[in-house]
Amino acid sequence: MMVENQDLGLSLSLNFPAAAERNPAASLQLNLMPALVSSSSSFNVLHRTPNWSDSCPSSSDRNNADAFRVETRSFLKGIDVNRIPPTAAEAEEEAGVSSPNSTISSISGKRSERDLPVNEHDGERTSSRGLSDDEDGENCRKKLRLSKDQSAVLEESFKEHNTLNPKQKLALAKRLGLRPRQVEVWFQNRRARTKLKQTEVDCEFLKRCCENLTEENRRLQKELQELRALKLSPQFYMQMAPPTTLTMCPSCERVAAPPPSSAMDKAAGHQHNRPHRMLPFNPWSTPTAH
DNA sequence: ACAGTTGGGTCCGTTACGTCA
DNA sequence: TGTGACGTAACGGACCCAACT
Repeated sequence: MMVENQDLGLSLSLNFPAAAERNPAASLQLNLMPALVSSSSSFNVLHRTPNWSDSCPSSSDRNNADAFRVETRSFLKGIDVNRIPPTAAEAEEEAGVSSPNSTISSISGKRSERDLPVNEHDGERTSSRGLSDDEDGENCRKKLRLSKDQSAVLEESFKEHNTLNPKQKLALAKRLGLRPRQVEVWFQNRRARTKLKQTEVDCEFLKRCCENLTEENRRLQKELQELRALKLSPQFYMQMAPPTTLTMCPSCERVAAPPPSSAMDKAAGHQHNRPHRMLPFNPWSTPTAH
């Protein structure tokens, strides 16, 4: 079980989606990530990941991007029915990138990208509305299958970081011959898929926890019955050594702290609403035979 | 300093399309 | 050939946050 989680590099999150979304502190996180998994490569999609290296990608990011460019240039030649040839306007835009909040951001933003009318001066927007579907004047969306190569590049990119800043979105889009919006959507959907998988893993994990707890409960009940039987057996009861550290509260049937020794405790007597000192119990471990 | 506005980002639920058995 | 299931690209809306007024 843990092996699965480790293999997947997952962090287990038990949370209530709405609450966690608004208040990450409200979610219970069991971090099952192996230590070697870096935060940038983790799939912790249940928490909002801040835009990594927002306006200023690290040199390693740039190196990665360059590596990508070299790596992908060759096989992208054969791409794709979905491909739009990069326009001069796009090239200009990319050259003009200065910060996420600059022109690029507004261009890559969903509304500006989707909703603004096609503009002769704006290459991005010109190419952003569908590839051929809008040319015929229809508004119906045509779903375009990404090629294997495109998916592979996107996948690689996602492995490095599951969110994109505008700069990288544009670069990736240009490299793949896609619209930035398409890249953005792909990352959104990819995060959703990752989260879904994580949820399935969580469910499985919780199921097993529940089974373990049920088993443990059954075992404790049985043990309790045995203890009761022993208590009712007089000769054994007489031979029994007095309890050393733990006693059983006869009324609430819980393992309680030893009898009070101080005068104050004696005066207070046994209180049922006081927390009992319970035996240490690890619900995640499999039940062991005694 | 603080409240309101704005723009951009993400997530979520849903729809619609492409593929395959 | 038709069809239902499934995967996933694409969409709209809600919400959050930072920058700006």
